[in-house]
Amino acid sequence: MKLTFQDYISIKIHKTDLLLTSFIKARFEPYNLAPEQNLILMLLWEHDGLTQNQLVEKLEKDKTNIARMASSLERKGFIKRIQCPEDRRSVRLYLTKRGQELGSSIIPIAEEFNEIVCRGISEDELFELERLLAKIRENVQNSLN
Amino acid sequence: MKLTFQDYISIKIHKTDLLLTSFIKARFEPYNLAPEQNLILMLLWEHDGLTQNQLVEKLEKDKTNIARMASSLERKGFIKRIQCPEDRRSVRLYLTKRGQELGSSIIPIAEEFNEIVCRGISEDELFELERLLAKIRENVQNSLN
DNA sequence: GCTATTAAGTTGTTATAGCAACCAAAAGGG
DNA sequence: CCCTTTTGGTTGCTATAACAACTTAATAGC
Repeated sequence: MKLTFQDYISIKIHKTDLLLTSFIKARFEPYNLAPEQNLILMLLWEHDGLTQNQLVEKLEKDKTNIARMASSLERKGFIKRIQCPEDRRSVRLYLTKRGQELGSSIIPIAEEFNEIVCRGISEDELFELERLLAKIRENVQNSLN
Repeated sequence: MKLTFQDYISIKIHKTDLLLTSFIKARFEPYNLAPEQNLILMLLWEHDGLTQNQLVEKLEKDKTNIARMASSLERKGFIKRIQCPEDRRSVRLYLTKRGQELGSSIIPIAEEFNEIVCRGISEDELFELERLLAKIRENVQNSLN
């Protein structure tokens, strides 16, 4: 039995990720909200007025990506970006009324999404899946050194 | 125990995918080869002269992505794109000498990459991981209807 | 207090991904 | 044989991701 690159676990993870992303993207589409930008709103709904840098740390994303997502969220009218008076390098993100209201529509969709994804998968299986993904990340990170 | 969106399995799959992608990207960097473009070359090394449309089917990617990756591979001098005489709509991709030679450097890296990723994971665990990922894809696809 | 370093954001570039609209060639139906 | 439909590719646009280079503001060392 020949193992082609198509069988590589990394390819399967990638394809799964793409499918998940396009699925949630379609669900959010009616609200003019992109999936990753949603993560920023999720954090702002919990705690309004975070700086971009705080979002970089919480979401573990590149600062350039956060900046562009924030800029897009502002263009769409979901947030306002205000320069922080205590540290004028920083920018704080504040929800607009529209941004606040969006939560009541989006959060149920996110929860339903997670429910659909996990359907028919037991707690133990889910833990095992998470454990194996963590093992893979660990393998990669170890070989970076 | 509160479940925040950060705990969603989809987020963990996404982060794992990003880490895998950036890892293999760094490995291929010295050869001026991007990870997804590598998949096209992998198929051409097995069977030179495939059309873009055949690659679309084999890689299950959008035709626009294949077209742009092919165009990039041509700019980099790894392939030539030749209009198919039998069907003048089609474009066949042919490896250049450089493209052919690249295989002997790249294939071992891809195999080592897979070995690193799977390190410390048993056959059974790997199957279980693949099974659960397939289950998730199935869940998503079922709810698309 | 001045200078060197660090930190927060921005801009530019490349790669990936997906959608819509389009063009040209091929295939089908009468 | 002509007209309609389908098919293979391209172009344009948006979103995500990562890296490099840059600006400005804050901080540290002296």
